[in-house]
Amino acid sequence: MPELPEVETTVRGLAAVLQDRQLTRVETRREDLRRAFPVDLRQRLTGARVSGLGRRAKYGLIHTDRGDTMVFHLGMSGRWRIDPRQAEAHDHLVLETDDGRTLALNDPRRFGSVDLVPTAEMEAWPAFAALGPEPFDLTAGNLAEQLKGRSAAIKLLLLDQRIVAGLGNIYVCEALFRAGISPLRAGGRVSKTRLERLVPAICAVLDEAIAAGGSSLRDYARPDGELGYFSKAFAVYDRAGAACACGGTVKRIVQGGRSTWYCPKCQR
DNA sequence: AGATATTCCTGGAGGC
DNA sequence: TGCCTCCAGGAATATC
Repeated sequence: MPELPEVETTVRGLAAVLQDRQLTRVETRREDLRRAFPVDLRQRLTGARVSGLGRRAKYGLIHTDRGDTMVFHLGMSGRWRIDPRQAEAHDHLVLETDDGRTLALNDPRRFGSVDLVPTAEMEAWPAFAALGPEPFDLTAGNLAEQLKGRSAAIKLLLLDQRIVAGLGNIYVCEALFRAGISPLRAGGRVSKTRLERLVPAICAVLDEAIAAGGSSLRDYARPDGELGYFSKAFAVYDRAGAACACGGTVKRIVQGGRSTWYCPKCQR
């Protein structure tokens, strides 16, 4: 499922094809994903040149020389296919470049989104204005401030994009494991010492996942079709019953209706 | 206000 | 083998 490392991997793959290229053809195979595409999406993108790419939280950014940024979210099953041999079911948006490359945004579950935002006003765009800091900009002090007085479980708070932006279920589970923090602990009751372990643990797990090309679960593949292999490095995610290095056993619980995996022995 | 539940959607897995 | 149910998950929305 695309979280920050998968989006980062995707954007890097797209940049290799799109940077400085003109979009010569923009085809929409339907008019919406999670919500409607901008009505003038094709008109505003066709003929535009890609001036840069980027990422904010789990959103991918494609900037154009017309002052627009195409903001895409991969939801849970979205991926970009580069130079597909043939059209596939769920290819919802297809871009062609002036040097003959093709990109298809494929998203079976259609939880993703595509928006066009004026680049200059991007920070004020509602979905972005509400986001917390990027994990790499997070400090233990800032996190402590956000968590102060909160009684909700730390696991759920780390999934809240307003507190820190870009984490999903996989990397929250893995980061809490690395920091030795119980996912059940109330956010406001995680000690400063542990927060000072948690922030580097988050960054490390994300860095390692990006270096590995993301995690390949059922839905995720890199734009070039290669599979990320970080999933082989999971310590706890989807590993109920596995032995932990501490001698404990990985346990699966449900929090906020979603699975959490952790080691009750070494995560406190 | 803060916490929790529900909704969107498809495909894969597992049970029988 | 086929049919059924369950489950995965991001983020907006609704409901306590």
